[in-house]
Amino acid sequence: MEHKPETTDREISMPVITSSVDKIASTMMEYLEAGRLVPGQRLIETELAAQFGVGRNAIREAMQRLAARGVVDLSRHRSAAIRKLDHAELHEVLDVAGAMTGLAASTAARHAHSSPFTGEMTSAVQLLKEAVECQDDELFSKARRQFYRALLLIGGNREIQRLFPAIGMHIIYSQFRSTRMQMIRLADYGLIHDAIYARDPVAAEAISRRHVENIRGEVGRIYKQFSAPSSTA
Amino acid sequence: MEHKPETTDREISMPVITSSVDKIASTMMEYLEAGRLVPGQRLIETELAAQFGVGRNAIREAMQRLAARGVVDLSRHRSAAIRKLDHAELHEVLDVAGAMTGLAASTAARHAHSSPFTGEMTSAVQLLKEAVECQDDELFSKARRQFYRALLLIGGNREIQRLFPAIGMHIIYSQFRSTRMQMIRLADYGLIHDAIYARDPVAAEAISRRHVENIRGEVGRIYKQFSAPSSTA
DNA sequence: GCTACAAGATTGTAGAACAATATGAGGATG
DNA sequence: CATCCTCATATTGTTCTACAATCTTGTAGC
Repeated sequence: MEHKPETTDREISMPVITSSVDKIASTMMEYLEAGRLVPGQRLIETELAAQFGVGRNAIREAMQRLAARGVVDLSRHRSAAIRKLDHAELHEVLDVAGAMTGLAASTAARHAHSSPFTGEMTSAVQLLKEAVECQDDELFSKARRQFYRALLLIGGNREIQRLFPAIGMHIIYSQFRSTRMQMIRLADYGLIHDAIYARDPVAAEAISRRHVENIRGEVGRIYKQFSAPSSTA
Repeated sequence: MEHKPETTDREISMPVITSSVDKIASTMMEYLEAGRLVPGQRLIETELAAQFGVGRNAIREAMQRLAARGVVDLSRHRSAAIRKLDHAELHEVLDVAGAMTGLAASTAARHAHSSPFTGEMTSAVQLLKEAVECQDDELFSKARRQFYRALLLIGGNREIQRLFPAIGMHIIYSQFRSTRMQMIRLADYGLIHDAIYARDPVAAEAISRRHVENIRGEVGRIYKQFSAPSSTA
């Protein structure tokens, strides 16, 4: 409990030097989250290079990274494209997300007693609540990210930290946004938070898996609305 | 139900055109498996470029991919290095492997009834047995890869197919080889195979998780042998 | 409307060039 | 002898150019 000014990378001026590839990749992720990139959209290397003011090299390296994160699809001699999930793949991603989120939560519950990041999760839940009250979508997104960051940090498992962001949830997040979804998250994250604070790995895992199923239900509902009458072979 | 001649990519002569990056990445994976690359080893871009007869570009893209697969570590202005797992991270990887292998196996069990790839798994188990009898390590590796390929194909979950190879097991495989390990695999893979054929997802998951724990036990045993007397803080 | 072909756009790849940074060798100092 | 500092060197970070390979699209002809 030292009184450092919160080393949580909370807006340090600008001493953080990042490579071009880092900047490109994270900016693209932001664009996706902001809806500025949509699934299926093609990404022309020269365009991006000009846009970011970097060489085509850097763009190509960034694409490799984004592909690993499940954000873009690469195929030879074709432009990279923002990944698009068909109905089946949507559920496949959610299957993986259920297992991994469950693992992350149970791991966090087992390590909550000795982690300096539990406060981070509490404040994330608090922010989430405020965001819903103020209907501030951007704040909500930020709080959601903070929640997951805290979840992974508390667990401390570096392999989960590495692989969790590679699950194709980014695409789902970007494609299915609704008030109901926010309400589901608000409620579920609160429960997950409590289970972790209670240091109950079994409950934490169960609630996390149920949360993903709740998301699945809501996604399915939205999906039907949009592609209901057309014959979905 | 057409009678195509098994599109299972079973050794088509060589019409498969792959990009430089593909070739580099898969060759590096082979080198790792063969012990020609060892954890901690540094990889100089210009050297590799000369070795592979390609530009530095291609090497850098390949490194990004290998980093995503958990095979190399990248850090700014330092050579890429084959990933090295400390004791804690070893267990962290195994935790993830347990969950994901369990998911993969239960998924496969649920889809075994309609998959054209079940024979692939049976033959992998058969090959495994032969490899142990003949003490042919290379054949064993090949059979192991075939087993996992079949496991993922039967399940059909593309997200698992994408993420499973990104788990840091490659490093563990390369670092801990023993006859006991092979015996564990031979026995466990047989059981997993049977559970999948019995279309029993629960059993398949349980056995898969137990298998990973068996690996953990054996790895721990080997680990101790090598770093027993030194004070492992 | 459809096919075939040609033109254009885009990616795949190598290489040169230089800046930024890490590494290690050697020397100075205590 | 140990430690710290400095500097030369190796290596990566990055952009640019160039051209081949391939996909895509538009157009002409049927």
